[in-house]
Amino acid sequence: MLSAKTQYALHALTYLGERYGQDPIPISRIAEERKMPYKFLEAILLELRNNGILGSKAGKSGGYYLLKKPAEIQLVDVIRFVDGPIAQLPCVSKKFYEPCRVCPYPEDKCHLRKFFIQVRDATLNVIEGKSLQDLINMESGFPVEFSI
Amino acid sequence: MLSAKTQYALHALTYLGERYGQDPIPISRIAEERKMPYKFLEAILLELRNNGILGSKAGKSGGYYLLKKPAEIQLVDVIRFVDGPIAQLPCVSKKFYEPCRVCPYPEDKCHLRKFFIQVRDATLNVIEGKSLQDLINMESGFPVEFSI
DNA sequence: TAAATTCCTATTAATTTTATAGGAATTATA
DNA sequence: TATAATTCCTATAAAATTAATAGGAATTTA
Repeated sequence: MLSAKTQYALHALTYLGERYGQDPIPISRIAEERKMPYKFLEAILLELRNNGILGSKAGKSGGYYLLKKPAEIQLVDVIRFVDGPIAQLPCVSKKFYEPCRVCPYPEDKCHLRKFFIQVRDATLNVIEGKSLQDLINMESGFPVEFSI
Repeated sequence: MLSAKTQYALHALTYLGERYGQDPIPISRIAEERKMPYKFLEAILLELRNNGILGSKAGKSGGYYLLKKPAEIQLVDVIRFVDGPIAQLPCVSKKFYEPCRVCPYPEDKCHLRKFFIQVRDATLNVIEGKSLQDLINMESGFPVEFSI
């Protein structure tokens, strides 16, 4: 399951994406309108900023904003950054690979590994290539439009 | 990511599946051969037994065994039982549905919900219909054979 | 009756997740 | 230039979940 943190991040990014091009938006506004704990959201947005996903402006009338158009922000990047691996097993992760701590097999003989490679690929097939704009478009119930 | 518990469960079931039809196999043997903490494995197998996935025999020369043929044990059932929901969001789960605790939207308007329904379905397409026997067959690198 | 096992409940330890606190730095504008 | 509104940053705490252990009762075989 996605962590609350990841859900907050995605909701906040959607909020900013729907207002792309406007003045910077303060944390307080997002936190109030989307019912998130202020300080937790602050930490999340700061991380996203320090990772190059968001821009910010300090001081009065400051706030956060998207550095790129919503159509250019890949959901898979956001999810990986906030939540970590897409895969179900470390040994099968493309971006966070490590050997499974509890696996009794040599990696290339492991039945679980082969199985969860398939699961990972199915998941990636849905997620990869989808942008924040795609997510925003989904909200209204329109047919999904892809960003590429 | 799958919990260590789930990985242990799947490895243990595979161990039993590969020995289907033999005498009951004691926890100690599985724990040693598959490098799992004895007491943790004991708790896991007990749960699986109490949920009708495993049978057991107490006392000397007792142990655990599969109640059904490996081809009749659905992986999706095991995973759900040990690990919980397949879905990434509670509001999208088929078997463990609940409203998302942190969601600011009415459910039918939520962009995340629509997106993660697609992810869930892609995952289920791979997992559903796969049996323990399919998992066992994967180990050797043979082409996957489906149980139905 | 002894040995080997499961059965069961309780407890502890470790890790991860979800926050909160508090103040420094920055910026707009009155 | 003072004030208010904001981000920036580090540290800490609280809560929840996961991983594991303890210990003894009950069962079964031989």
